[in-house]
Amino acid sequence: MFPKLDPLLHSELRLAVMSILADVTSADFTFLKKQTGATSGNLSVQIDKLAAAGYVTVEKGFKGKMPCTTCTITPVGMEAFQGYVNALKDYLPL
Amino acid sequence: MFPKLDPLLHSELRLAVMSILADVTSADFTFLKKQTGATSGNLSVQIDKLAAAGYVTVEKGFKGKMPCTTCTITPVGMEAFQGYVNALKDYLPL
DNA sequence: TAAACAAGTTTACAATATAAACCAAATTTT
DNA sequence: AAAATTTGGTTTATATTGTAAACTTGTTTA
Repeated sequence: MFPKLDPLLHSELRLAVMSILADVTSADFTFLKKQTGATSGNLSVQIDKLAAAGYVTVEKGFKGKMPCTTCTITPVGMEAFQGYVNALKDYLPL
Repeated sequence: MFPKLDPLLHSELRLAVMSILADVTSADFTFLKKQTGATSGNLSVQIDKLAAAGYVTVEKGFKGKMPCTTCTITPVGMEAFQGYVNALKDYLPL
């Protein structure tokens, strides 16, 4: 009836991040920060969690001389996101 | 871009409860418990929160000799639920 | 070169979700 | 009719989260 919602995705900020990445595949930290309006700290923590779950990969490099962290959604992450969306449908009148 | 999600509704159990009530308007505790699969304790707490927010009203009566707690969604609750559903649409590819 | 800014990370705290323990009354079993 | 079990919850305790504030490292600007 009400399927369990993946707790990793059932979080406003993580869901926003995954929603962006499901769309564009890859985005860097500052882009995600701007789009979500999150604080750096919060974003950093939530990305770590997504990375720990294997939902995204994180690559640290430089854009010019500035550090630049790029996040990319993984196939596992994609699947999890789609699973979450499907599960939600049982909760909502869509 | 990503609207704030009502934290009261962004909770698996509360959302399930509201989803049921949005559908049937009124339901008693045991029905909600069966449908959601929640423990009594958890359900009790979450209903209290929804009631405190004015999203549901709670009426305690008896069905025969047994106590029976009935929850009813309020217009405010209905609106909040619909608002949440709409907000979510910006997070999901639907 | 000092001040301000960029890009994050770490840490600390407050709020949440959840289950476990508990309670009172009704029902069933022995 | 006592004892045990079930029903219908509530309260309390704990573990997890989400979030912001403070900090770090390096860069640009005045």
